[in-house]
Amino acid sequence: MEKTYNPHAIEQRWYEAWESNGYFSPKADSSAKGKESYCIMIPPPNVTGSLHMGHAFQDTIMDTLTRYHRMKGDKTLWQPGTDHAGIATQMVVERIINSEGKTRHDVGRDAFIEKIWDWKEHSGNTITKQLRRMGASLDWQRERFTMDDGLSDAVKEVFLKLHKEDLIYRGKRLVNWDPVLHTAVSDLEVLSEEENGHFWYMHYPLSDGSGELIVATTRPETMLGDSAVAVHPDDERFKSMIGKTIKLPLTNREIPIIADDYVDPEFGTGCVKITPAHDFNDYEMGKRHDLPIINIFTVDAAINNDAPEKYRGMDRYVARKEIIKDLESAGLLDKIEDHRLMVPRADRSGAVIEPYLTDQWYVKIAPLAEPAIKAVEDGDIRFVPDNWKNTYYEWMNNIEDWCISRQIWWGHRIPAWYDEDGKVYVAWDEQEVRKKYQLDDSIKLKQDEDVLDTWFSSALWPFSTLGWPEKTPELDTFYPTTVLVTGFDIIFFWVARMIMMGLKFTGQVPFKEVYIHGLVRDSHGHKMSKSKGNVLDPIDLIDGIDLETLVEKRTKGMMQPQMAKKIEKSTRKEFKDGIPSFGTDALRFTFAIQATTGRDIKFDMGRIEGYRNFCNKLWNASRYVLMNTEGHDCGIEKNSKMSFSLADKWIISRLQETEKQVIASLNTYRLDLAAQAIYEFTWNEYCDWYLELSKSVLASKENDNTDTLQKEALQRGTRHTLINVLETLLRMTHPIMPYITEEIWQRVAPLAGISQDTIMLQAYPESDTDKIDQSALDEMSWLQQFVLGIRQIRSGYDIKPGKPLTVLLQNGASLDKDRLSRNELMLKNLARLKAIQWLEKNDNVPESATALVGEMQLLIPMAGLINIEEERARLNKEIDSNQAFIVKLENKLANENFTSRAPENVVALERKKLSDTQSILNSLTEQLEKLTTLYP
RNA sequence: GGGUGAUUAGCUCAGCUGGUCAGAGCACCGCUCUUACAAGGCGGGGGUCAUAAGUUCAAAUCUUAUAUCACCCA
Repeated sequence: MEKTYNPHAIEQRWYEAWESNGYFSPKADSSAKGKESYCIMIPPPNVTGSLHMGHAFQDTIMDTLTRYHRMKGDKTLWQPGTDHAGIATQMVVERIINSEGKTRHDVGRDAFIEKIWDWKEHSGNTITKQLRRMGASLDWQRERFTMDDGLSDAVKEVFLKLHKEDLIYRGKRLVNWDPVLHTAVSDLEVLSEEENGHFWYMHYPLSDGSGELIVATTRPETMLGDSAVAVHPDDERFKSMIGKTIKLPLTNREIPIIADDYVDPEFGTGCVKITPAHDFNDYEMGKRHDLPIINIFTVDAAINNDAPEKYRGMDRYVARKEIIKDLESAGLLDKIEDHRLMVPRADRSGAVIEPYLTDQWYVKIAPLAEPAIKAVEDGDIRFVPDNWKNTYYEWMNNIEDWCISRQIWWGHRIPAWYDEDGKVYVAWDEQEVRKKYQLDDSIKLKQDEDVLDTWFSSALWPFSTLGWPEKTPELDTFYPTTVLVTGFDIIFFWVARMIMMGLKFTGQVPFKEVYIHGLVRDSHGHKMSKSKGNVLDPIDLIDGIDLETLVEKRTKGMMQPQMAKKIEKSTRKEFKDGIPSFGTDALRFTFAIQATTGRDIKFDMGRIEGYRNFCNKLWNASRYVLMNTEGHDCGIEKNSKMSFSLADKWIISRLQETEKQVIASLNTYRLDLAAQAIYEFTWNEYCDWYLELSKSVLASKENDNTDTLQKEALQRGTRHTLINVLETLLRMTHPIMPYITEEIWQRVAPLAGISQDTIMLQAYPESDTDKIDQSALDEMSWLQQFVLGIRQIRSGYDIKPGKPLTVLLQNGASLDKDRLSRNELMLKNLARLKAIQWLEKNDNVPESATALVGEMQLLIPMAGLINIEEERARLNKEIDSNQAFIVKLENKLANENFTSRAPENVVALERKKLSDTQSILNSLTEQLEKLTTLYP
């Protein structure tokens, strides 16, 4: 083995081997019969996308769960695929066409869609390649795409059925309109951020000339579409004006003054202009008061022909300026204030979203939501952590109908046709329409131009990928799926819709559990975003990247180029030497150990570096084990005699306890605790203690007097334990760190008598309580205290670590004596002792530094080296702190309330603490007295 | 305005079915290139668990306020 762990040398190779051998597919053979099925659907990433930290985190979780269950022997499927990401994909290809000097309209709809498929064929698999880099054990043979024939059929089937039941309808509503892309977009595609703006205060004169109201607005141009002015019903200032009318400036219209609770009298002037066609709140108020809805914009967000002639054709911002100017010259502008406001922008085009009144297709949600709520209430679906169900209920109880149509080309075309009178017919295809509605060929039919929201097909993902509406064996085996792993940010958009659709069309929940994980943020807790320039690419963490490339990557193609300087500066500061290569396993371990129940995880470079070191530790420990076992008898042979040392029994006991904890943690989605347990066992127990102790056994010394046969049996036992604990540890760790464990396991397994092709398909370790040896655990803890005591003295008195010492023991019980005789060699090696000698109670004690193991005193005589005053001070300090502790305990035990009310075992524990502390105190006092006798 | 969550060592976080719970990693300070590993070894310092009141024999852990922050919804 190489001296240093090098992830590059191993990762790609193993992934290719796993994939080409079909290890990712669920076992269909008879050995899997009767096994539990385990299935996770990947949240389909955007086909145009590339892997970001959120994916990498999520995929680590899913792969860990998948590998764990596969090793447990479950029939396990992790279903891969991508979604067609309507707008995003269309824009990618449109940009290519634009660069050739054409628009998609020049190309034409059918040819354009051809081009998208071409693009997908050649460039659309970036993210699936990156998933492979992550080690994700997805069953690629089953990869699906939301635009595949089968999935498209499922979409159409669902649409038709919902339509037939009147759960899909066409309606005119306000939607989020992208005036650049000319389509409705979902809330998820709208990013609201605070921007600088103004408050314009405008005079609105009463029609009867008796006065005026002043309204404040952030969007003065929408005044052309005002239908009313609203005040709070209890607002004394305006009470008398309710019911009167306003003469709306710049137009010839009269609008009423209405009263509505929604108005906040404290905000602005307490008078609000109401523009139902261009504001979501105003729209609602308009409905309450039956106000006319006056649309003043075109699809480009320019002023339309329903507005006063002067402003027609002007862009919304040009019109704004013009209107301000006109109001001002009419003396109707009161004042302008600076104001910070939330501006909604389309995340794809960057355009300011316009609430816009259009004809769209909707899904009626209420009837679907009801069973979906009940499924969670009844426990058919469980959220992890549990409290997310509150968020779910909150949203589901306030849910609104779902706008599913989009005015773009790429997506599932809506199966609706119109005749020349605009009458709509819905069926599978045009032929079906004619048949169903008995329309002969003389009637011209035109298909709806719109496509369906990508989320519509994503909502069917858990069952459409398994073959629905066909009754497939896969559907039968894997549906309902086991768990959905996702971030909380899309509970509403995706999770809820999958539940609704799943229940509606399969009669079953789509998954039994929903594991909600946190969001990955940068080390300062900020959301990672391209515009902030704080994005980390998981692949860069795996492979490493030099500073210049990183700077270039972060500052290229920015929407706000002025930010580039700032980003460059902070990047150069944070990553002085770029990013070193950490490897996939270190990255995965970092994610796993941070997968707590919290809401966000801050990605800190120190952490991943630490876990890369952990990989190196595991690597080198394995190197040591192999060096000492390869070519030796490790006890595989049936008749070879083995005996086991204290260390062997101890590490095997600790292994059982660790396995128990890891399994319990994985079963409850606490990957952090599982990873933590693995880390601590590996480093603090296996490496720091067990490997060190094994050296005592394996280093054969000619002059020791144990007989050869016994020594060989002991060495065989140690080699056996070394190799078997490591082999088990590798299997236990494999779900989190697949590559390094596979690489090492290949070397280790044969020595443990295992001849198999891959660790991936080995059984996951199981804890065996019969192998826990309590007396070994106790004795080992005694040994550790012994060693620690010596080390503390060395360090405290600046004695070189390598200098051999003599230790004297006093006041030991017979148990101490037995333990010493059993472990003398190990103690000598670990603590670097040349001799250990018992003193009688009354023997004279030379000047010494001291430590305690229980009541036994360790004394290191240090003629001439020790500073008496230092030791005296140290003892006094110890005595003081123990005395203080005793007082505390005595007070507690003297309190009758405590002794009578606290459970017996708690009281007993406190009593034991007291007596232990008292004997420690006695020892310390004794030592101090001796010192004082020797050096008064 | 409504909701959810957070506040524990310099930093990032565990611990929160009340009683060995005051912990880990990183950072820091000593000593050490010892025959698996300097991406290492050994030892050490450091927190009145945001604040206040309450429940209890006992509170980081439960209750209620307050403060600060974050996210979601309107």
